[in-house]
Amino acid sequence: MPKPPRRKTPEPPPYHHGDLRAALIRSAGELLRHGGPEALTLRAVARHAGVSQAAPYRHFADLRALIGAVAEQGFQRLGAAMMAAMQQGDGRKGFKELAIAYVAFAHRHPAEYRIMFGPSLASDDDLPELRKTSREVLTFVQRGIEALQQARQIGPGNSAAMAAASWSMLHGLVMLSLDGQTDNLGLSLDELVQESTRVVMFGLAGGGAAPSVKGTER
Amino acid sequence: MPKPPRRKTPEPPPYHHGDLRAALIRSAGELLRHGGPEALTLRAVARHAGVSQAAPYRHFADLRALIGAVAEQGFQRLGAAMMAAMQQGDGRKGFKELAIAYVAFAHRHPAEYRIMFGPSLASDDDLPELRKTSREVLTFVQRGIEALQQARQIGPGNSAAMAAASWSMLHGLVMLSLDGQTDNLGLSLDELVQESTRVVMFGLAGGGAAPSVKGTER
DNA sequence: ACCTGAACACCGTTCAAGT
DNA sequence: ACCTGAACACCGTTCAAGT
Repeated sequence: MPKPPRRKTPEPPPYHHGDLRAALIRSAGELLRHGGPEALTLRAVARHAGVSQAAPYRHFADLRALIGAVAEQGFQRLGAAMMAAMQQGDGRKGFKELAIAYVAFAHRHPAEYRIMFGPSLASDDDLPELRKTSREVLTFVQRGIEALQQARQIGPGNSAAMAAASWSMLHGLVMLSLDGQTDNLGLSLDELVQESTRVVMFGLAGGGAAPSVKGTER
Repeated sequence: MPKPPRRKTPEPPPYHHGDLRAALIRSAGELLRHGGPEALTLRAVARHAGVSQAAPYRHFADLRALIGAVAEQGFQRLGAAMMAAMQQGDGRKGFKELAIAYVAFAHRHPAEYRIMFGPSLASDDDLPELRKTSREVLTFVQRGIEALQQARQIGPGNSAAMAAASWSMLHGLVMLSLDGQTDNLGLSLDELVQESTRVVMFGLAGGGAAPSVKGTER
């Protein structure tokens, strides 16, 4: 096989093998898609990529680090989908599209979504990249809130608290529907998304987030 | 050791061993509490209960069935906590207490809560008991909604859809907070619960769930 | 600088065999 | 009727050794 012309590349060049790290992440994604979260094992990923079981340890400290990389990619894609959706309209319309896009992403990539919020990554203090990327999701929601505030479609108030409530609604709806907990209710997923979005937007409009709150006896 | 006096018992008598099934569920709960969801393995449970690794298979078809039994117990306890909370007040007060109790339960038993909604039980079509018990959670929320409607604190509307939205909010908030996604926001969990409950109650009051909805282009 | 082979300590699950 | 011991096919992870 002919060697490719080797020009001086400014980017860090691929590994001798041909960027095994990226190949492993790709393999992980495929296993996830076809076999769900349980199928994502380090040995299976190595097999799928055609390397020995020990090879991944050159690129990832352990299984959790690989899962973290997959999740990070997922958060990036989710963020991109949210951003694109928000740009489809102003204020209320943008917020609604954001919600629809969020739920659609999760239902299009259920295993990936589960990994992103799975117990193995529950405390990601040791994966700062992932933590930063996942935090951007909240930022996107917060932007949607602030757009609503600027359009005077909801009142002023703590936009971070409002964003947390909105994200909770979306994440909860996604999880419960993926778990089948909303089946047999006589309601389609679309209807549930609409109702949830309606509740959140009306709820945000009424009152206003209290900046300081008396503790609810825990 | 003296044999206990063996009187005729009307209930189905414990197993020869002394109700290993219950002992296994108890052991599973303890492993969960001390080691999290990852620690819940069939072999570890057997060891903890002092039986051979194969013994659990006399009582559970597989690991999933044991997890299902643990989850079922969790849903029962959660349901009881929700019911008790609702009785602490009418309408709005009851609903608020319900929300507080829900989040408190999850944060008091984080590993158990995760198991209840974990991927291994995601489709529980084959565990009808669990499915029924978990469905009761939605029913409790729905009762809270209907109490609000009867007290005219929210308008009429599809109470199932409203319950699904409320549960989504609670479940989402629990999951995100357990995952640490609401840390460093300058907001305590109590504040987030208050804000979320406020949003939901205001949101339910405004408008009304449409019984039939045009599809949101999926 | 990157990868392999072999090993260790774990899993879930099955099955003959024990009492 | 209930439990054990041994086995099989998997795991994650480590480490000397190869190129």
